[in-house]
Amino acid sequence: MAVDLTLSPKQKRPPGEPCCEPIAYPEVTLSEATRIAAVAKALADPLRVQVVDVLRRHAGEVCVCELEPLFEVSQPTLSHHLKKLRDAGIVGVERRGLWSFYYVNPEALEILRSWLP
Amino acid sequence: MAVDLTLSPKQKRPPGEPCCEPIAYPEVTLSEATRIAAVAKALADPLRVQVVDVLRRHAGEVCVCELEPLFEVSQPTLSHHLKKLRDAGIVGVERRGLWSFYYVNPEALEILRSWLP
DNA sequence: GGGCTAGATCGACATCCGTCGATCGAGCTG
DNA sequence: CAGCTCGATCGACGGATGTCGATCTAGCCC
Repeated sequence: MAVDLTLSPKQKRPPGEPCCEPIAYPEVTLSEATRIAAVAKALADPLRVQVVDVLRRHAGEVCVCELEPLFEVSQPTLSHHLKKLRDAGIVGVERRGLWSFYYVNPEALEILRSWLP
Repeated sequence: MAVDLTLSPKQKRPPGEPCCEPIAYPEVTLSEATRIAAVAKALADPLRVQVVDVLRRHAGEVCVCELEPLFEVSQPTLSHHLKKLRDAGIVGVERRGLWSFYYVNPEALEILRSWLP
């Protein structure tokens, strides 16, 4: 690659009318957009949406053993989804004895919500 | 598999205290969650978030030729992302002559926003 | 019609994702 | 300590995703 060094301008306009109005730039920076996309990605699965819905409703904390019977997936699969939500900062976990209790981290959802219209 | 036919109950409780409060159910149906997740999935990429940001800011319509110089991806890649947004119903398109003008479909984003806290 | 332009589609490739069974580790109970 | 339970991790598999170059199609202009 790197052969055509004349580097023809990107917004070449045909002789007639210009195609559009003056250029608009995104107001979100790339790093902001990356963070927003990461939160959205964590919500890009129906099961995870429902898990967050349960946790959010149940203001306190919810045990994994309570989540398991709600969804028809294997225990490793549910654990995998919970990890996705954890890694995105959407939920937190607290271990008490044998049980893990999950809760929603509202700040993470706020990142997405505050960007939406 | 299918050996232990006694089928031990799912919420077997150890003799001590129960692990958690009464069971909480999700309030979103599976189909609602699927729709929410589809919208979130379409926003699960920084480039798409920035594209939507530009379109939303520019109240009217934005020509693809105006989007292209804003992002350092090839034209087919940008077109691919626009298709993702189209398929999710987040943006619409209107062709005028050679140019395609894209605009945001606020209703789709509302599906996600109205579910968030 | 011939040549050009904008943008959508195709094909290929590497990577990531959702799912499961199997296994592991921490912690309780007897 | 021995045995059990909860939940996380591992390994494997098929399918989806992001990216690009190449190609195709629709529409403009001479």
